[in-house]
Amino acid sequence: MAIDPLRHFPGYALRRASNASLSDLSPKLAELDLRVTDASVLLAIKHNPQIKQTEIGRMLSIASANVAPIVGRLDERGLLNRIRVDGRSHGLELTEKGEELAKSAMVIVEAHEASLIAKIPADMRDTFVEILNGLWGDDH
Amino acid sequence: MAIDPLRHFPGYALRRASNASLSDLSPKLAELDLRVTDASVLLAIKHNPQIKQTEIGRMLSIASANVAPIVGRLDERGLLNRIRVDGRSHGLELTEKGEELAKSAMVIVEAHEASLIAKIPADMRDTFVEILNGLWGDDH
DNA sequence: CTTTAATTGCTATTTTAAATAGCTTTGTTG
DNA sequence: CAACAAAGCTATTTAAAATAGCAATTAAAG
Repeated sequence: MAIDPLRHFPGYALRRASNASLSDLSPKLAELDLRVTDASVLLAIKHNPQIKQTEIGRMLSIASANVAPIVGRLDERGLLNRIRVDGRSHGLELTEKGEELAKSAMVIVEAHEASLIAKIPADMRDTFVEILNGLWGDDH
Repeated sequence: MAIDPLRHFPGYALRRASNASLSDLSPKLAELDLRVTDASVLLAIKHNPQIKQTEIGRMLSIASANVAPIVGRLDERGLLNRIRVDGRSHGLELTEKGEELAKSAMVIVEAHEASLIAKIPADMRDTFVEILNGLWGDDH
């Protein structure tokens, strides 16, 4: 096989691993008619009732212009309620239907993550995730 | 700050770290008028003269339909030559200009990777990359 | 108190990566 | 030689992000 000159670089390996992980997860969530980003927003709301769209964007590093259509789609499907906080912002919370879908999504995500975790040496798992989390942004 | 319910999952952390890394690298390579994927193809050719497009696709997990326009763009810029191997395939190799651009790209990539590596505990660096490389595909 | 600035949410568009469907030409093999 | 696989390609679509810009509301500063 040909030589991959970038293979020993963490950033490159990161991208390859992330892509592989996504293309495994994506079709599974599609069974619930959820995109990967939709699911992360759904779960963000589940765990943070009354969260505002701006906060979702900040937390997930999604520009607010891109949060709008995602939340809009979830709203159209009756998965969440927007509760007016003041003139310009709403607190979001899941409906019953949203809670159920979030639960199903979480089952899928957990199964996916479990199969990833299985590939990491047991004594390295926590460290590995900590390193990963140390790599994105100095904002946390 | 709000609670990110996915933070402890490796797959999720992977995506966040990969995205952060990409949005750091991407504008740097744009200074050479290269997209991230273009650069990885350019470097693949540099290190594997006479490589065929199919092999590039296999190596980088890019569908051949998506390799075509990338190589086409590099060709248009005079960065590579297609050397006919048989009726249906060409071996690719960089021109002088391509070699120079590849060298510049490599400088950028290495600087980018160095700043990533700096965030990984020194004694974990090799292990970290090995684990990452173990996560994508059982095809290597 | 009023002008200014920042916040929130939004529309519309564009870029990039990747996926999908389908095609032609050329080799290879039974 | 017929059937199939390999190689390269076009065109289209989906998804995530980025970008530009706007309207309404609230907060801050003079």
